[in-house]
Amino acid sequence: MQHSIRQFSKHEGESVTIKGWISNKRESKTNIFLVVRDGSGFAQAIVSLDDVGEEQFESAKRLTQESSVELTGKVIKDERQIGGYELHVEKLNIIHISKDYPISNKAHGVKFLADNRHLWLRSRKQWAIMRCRNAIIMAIHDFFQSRGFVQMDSPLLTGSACEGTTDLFETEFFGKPAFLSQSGQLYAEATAMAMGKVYTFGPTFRAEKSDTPRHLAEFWMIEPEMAFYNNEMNMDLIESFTRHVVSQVVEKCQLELNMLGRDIAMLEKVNQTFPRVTHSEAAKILRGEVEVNGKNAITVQEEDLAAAKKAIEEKQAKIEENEATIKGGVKKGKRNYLQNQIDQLKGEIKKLEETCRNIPKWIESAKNFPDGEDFGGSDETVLTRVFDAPVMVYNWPTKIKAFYMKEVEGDPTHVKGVDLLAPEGYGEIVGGSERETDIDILIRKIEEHELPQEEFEWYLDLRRYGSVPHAGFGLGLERMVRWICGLDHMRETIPFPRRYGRILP
RNA sequence: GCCUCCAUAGCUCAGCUGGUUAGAGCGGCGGACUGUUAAUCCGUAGGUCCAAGGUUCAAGUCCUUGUGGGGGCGCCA
Repeated sequence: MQHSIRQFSKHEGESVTIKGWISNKRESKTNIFLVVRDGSGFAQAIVSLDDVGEEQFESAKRLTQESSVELTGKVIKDERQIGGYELHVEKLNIIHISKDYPISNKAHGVKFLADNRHLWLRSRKQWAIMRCRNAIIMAIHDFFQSRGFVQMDSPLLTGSACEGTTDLFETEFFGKPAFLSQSGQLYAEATAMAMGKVYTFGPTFRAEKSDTPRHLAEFWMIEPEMAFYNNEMNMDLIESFTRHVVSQVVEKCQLELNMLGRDIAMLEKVNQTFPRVTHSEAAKILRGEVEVNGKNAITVQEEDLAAAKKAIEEKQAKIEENEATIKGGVKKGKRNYLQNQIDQLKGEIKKLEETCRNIPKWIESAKNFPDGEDFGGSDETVLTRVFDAPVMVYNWPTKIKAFYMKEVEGDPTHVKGVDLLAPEGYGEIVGGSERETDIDILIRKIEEHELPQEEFEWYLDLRRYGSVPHAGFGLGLERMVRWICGLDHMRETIPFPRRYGRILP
């Protein structure tokens, strides 16, 4: 019977058979250590000459990285191993010998890895990310399903730009122009009026030429929409939703988060009330006019800059020290070791120098942030650095938000929108609002945004027939994955990223 | 679209103010080693230094243009 590595803990001492691939191999005269992966996990398997005999031992020597095998052996507890168990092989059957697998266990550049994405997914880090992504997806469904939400899919092909703001991918629908959907939001409002509480879960397409760590051209968005909800209820839901998803991943993906080196203590900070600030309060915090928990946004950046400069000096000193040691004359092995350390330090310095070039620009942008404008990418980073927990920014300037957002009572210059900004500089992961219910205001807004009203007649019908207060939000799945996994870039958050300049593989 | 950094072996990178025959690690191959954790050690093969033009006695190194890439910003979510 075939078993999975994930289930090893339930089969301690038993003989099991697994099928998988070799992710690494170490050899000595009488033992061969294989790191095997079967999709469910990674485990070390030991092929010992005494256990398998000469013939099988020799064939095990032929195994290369990513060769496929069937292994039968005993599950033994060993605290030193990744999953806590290892396999003492009794029988080995080679399925296929891999030749010249391109991805080694050493560092690679992002271009090379992206070109080899179809193979890169086999690597430990990518495996761990995809497991977390899966857990996040499950937690999202679980959260909504257990609260009576109905999943209602929105169309992927649309006849016009839903919100009229973004660049869309154009395609063709039986001879007529059509677009790939940039949002399911308006359709979710319609289905919420039918089902009460709904959520969409589907792909979304944006044709902007955005080349940043926060953007993909194709990504997955979750858009809950609730009838009889105002923005306060919306914010409460966003908070408990985020807490639920993060907690589920922390609980179910300990091994994976560990492999990613994620600081779980940072994630557990979702177990506190999320700070809520208005857009204009956030602007003051950003400019350093108001402090949060004794932290000044500008000062924090200046400290980061000073720390980076200091780190460069320390690494520089270490390089000089190594160079002096080498010059003094050492054995070859030692010399290479020191030289490699120098090369690594040089790489780290390059990254730090980039940081030193960027932070002053960020500080400049934050200090001069004008009231009533949208935050830039760096502004979000600077702002969230002063908070531990995710922050909700609400009551946004009307002119920078979509036409359907409800105006704040008595203040038409602001709307009841809310963005959730993740901590540690990961930026916006959720954007939501209470929707406008008054048909006259909505028609006026459609005109102001120069949108074709005839295309929105069906949407206006939602206000003609039993218009009710309602609210909802949109979550970018990959942004959530990026934050929870602690990744530098969104390109690692989805199996096959589609972004500006990348359609293969 | 703008700013900035970069392009050297299959991969990751050194190569200073131009100067004989361009280096290391990983990976490959051969060998050593009784449990290794990106194992280690010894040996070995592997290069049109992104392209085109220019400066110079001499260019991987300097200049111009192009192409490709990283980081930041913008657009945007």
